[in-house]
Amino acid sequence: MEDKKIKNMEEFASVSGISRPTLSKFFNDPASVRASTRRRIEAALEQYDYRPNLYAINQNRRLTKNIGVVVPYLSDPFFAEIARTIEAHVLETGYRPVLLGSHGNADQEIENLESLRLLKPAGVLLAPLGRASDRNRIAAFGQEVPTVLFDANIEETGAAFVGSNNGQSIDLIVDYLCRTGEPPAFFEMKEPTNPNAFKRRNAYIEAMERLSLTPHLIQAAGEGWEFEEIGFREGTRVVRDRNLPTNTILCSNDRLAIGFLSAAYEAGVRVGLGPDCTMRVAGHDNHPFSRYTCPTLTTVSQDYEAIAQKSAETLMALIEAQTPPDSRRETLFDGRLVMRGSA
Amino acid sequence: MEDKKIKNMEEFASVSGISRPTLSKFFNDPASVRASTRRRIEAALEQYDYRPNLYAINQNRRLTKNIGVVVPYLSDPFFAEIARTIEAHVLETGYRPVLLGSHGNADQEIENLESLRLLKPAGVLLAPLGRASDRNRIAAFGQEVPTVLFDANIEETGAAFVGSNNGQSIDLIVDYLCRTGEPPAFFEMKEPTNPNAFKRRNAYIEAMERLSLTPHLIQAAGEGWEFEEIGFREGTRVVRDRNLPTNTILCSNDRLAIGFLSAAYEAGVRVGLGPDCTMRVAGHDNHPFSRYTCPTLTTVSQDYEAIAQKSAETLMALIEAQTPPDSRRETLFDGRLVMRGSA
DNA sequence: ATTTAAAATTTACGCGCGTAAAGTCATTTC
DNA sequence: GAAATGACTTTACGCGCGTAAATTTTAAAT
Repeated sequence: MEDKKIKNMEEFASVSGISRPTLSKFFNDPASVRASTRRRIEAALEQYDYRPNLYAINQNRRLTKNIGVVVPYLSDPFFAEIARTIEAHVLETGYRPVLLGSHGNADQEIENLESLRLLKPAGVLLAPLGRASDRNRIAAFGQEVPTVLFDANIEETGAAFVGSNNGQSIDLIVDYLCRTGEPPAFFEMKEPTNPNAFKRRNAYIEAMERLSLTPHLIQAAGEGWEFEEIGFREGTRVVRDRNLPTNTILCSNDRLAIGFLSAAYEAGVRVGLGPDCTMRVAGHDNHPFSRYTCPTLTTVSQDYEAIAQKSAETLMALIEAQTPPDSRRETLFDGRLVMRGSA
Repeated sequence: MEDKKIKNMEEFASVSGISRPTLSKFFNDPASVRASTRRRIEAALEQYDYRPNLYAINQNRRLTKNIGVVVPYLSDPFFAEIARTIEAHVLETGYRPVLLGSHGNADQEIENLESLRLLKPAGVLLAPLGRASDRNRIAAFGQEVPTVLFDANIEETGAAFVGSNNGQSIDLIVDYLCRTGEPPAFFEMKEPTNPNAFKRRNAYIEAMERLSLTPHLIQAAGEGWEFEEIGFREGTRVVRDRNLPTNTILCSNDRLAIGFLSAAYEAGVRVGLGPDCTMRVAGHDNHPFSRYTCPTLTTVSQDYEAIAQKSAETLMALIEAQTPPDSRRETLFDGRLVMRGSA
């Protein structure tokens, strides 16, 4: 087909016999022109290789069809997975997702937002780093660009938040663990980078107290995003010392649990439900790799799909409304218990 | 500082007392103006909040400062890691990386290239899917845009290729395994998606024959990119049937090995070097999670850093030369043996 | 066949910046 | 101090498309 290259819309107008303003309308929304002319244009598009110049288009629009998607760490399969799902939902709505990772770095996070601002995006879906984030600058960005936060909440920032109901999910797993064995100790980082970690800690304590049990926190030192390494290090210590009031460990997230399980294995401690097992370990998130740990990891699944869909949906509504929302809305999705071999 | 918003370069010219063409030169290359005027501009930039409009800039350039980076699967920590490293190198050279994942899908891969073409990138770094890739269209793209392939090679396509020396790395691990125990069988997918898999298979066969040993292939059925799942499924079968001529398994890549190890654990087969172990397993790639398998995975590390740096470097040279290279160059980096607990 | 509303065309301007040409100014060289 | 070189300013055009206004065509409704 593709007979010859067309340089610009003017040229395409002359070869297709359609006026340029009509073509412009067509490319902005094919449904906005009469069905018969639409067919004529589409026929011409099959003959000639033409696509409108992206930069010329966006220069004249106040807002583009770009949607920024920022996650704290692209190498983390959890975020990679959720980014991928969000990407698909954004594409469905006819927008162009621009995916950026913050590499666990607050400066990079701000740079990503700055870089997005130049793209004049219609909106941004942002999963903030959490504690390390420059909250003021993120809030300022949220004032200028329609922004929906997901995964990690920052109060009063952005137009909405979509995430997991950590209270419910921790309740769920604590109840399960208590029902089926000894009550769990809670294994976490001493200074978590992520606000969800704080919520989970508090939810654990409340859940235990509700059951008239004494909460027990195991707090690992360590900075950064090498959670497996931290879980491994602290897990090795815990297993060696053997001074726990319980044989059951609930990890604040699956990546810590993966490291912990590795440590237990190395130390020769059998984890799981079998008769020769001396310890139970559970996680949180249903990390893509939690199916392949040894033993397979019992955990609470976050509803990736729902979070992705709702975030995208909320942002779209925000964009189409063209007006800041009356009030900031927070949506939380319940977790689902995933019973596997480790607890 | 940031007194007031400046609308465009014209306005910034009047408030800063510098002519617009000079400003234009400055923003394209700060070193291209006299040091004294450069200081004046930079001083003005601290007072006024102005950044050139990205779209207007790129509309008038034949090529932009964008560098496309395409990987087959962003959720795979291996590619996430290498993408991240490449991204950093691209940024260093003053270009803007645009990261796209193909989701294991050939159509998506082509769409990514199409989408990049609209961005008028200065060059593209592409890790193709492999067997599934539409080789013709990728080759055609390589004719139009300076393109360097990495990780997976496609003959005659793109201006250069940078990857791992699978021959050397498989030799290395086969030698090691033979030196320290029974010679390995090779565990792989029957119809690999990735050309490296074929190279590794052949390298294994050659290495075995060189040692006057009989190669033994275990080929798992299965499509797609769920390598752990395939490794788990086939691993379960292998362990159950117990009709192997050897107790040592060399997996074509770490993700298969991760699934295999999980299967062995579930089946109660001890893997490793200890006296109670009945099997050895090795992998290839030094996948970020191979440190946390049970037992930890002995593998061959690909030189991520070297591949990333060399790819970026090669592309930059290509871009600056502004002329298609005299001949296509292939660069292969040696692997490094990583001895851990599994073999 | 006539009216009418919707859609397409013609014409024209603007977006913000790259860039070329000619002229002016500052800095270096002898 | 004059000449020469380089840096800057002024002026002006073009990039490809969005979009507004006025006009004409088309298709549907009476």
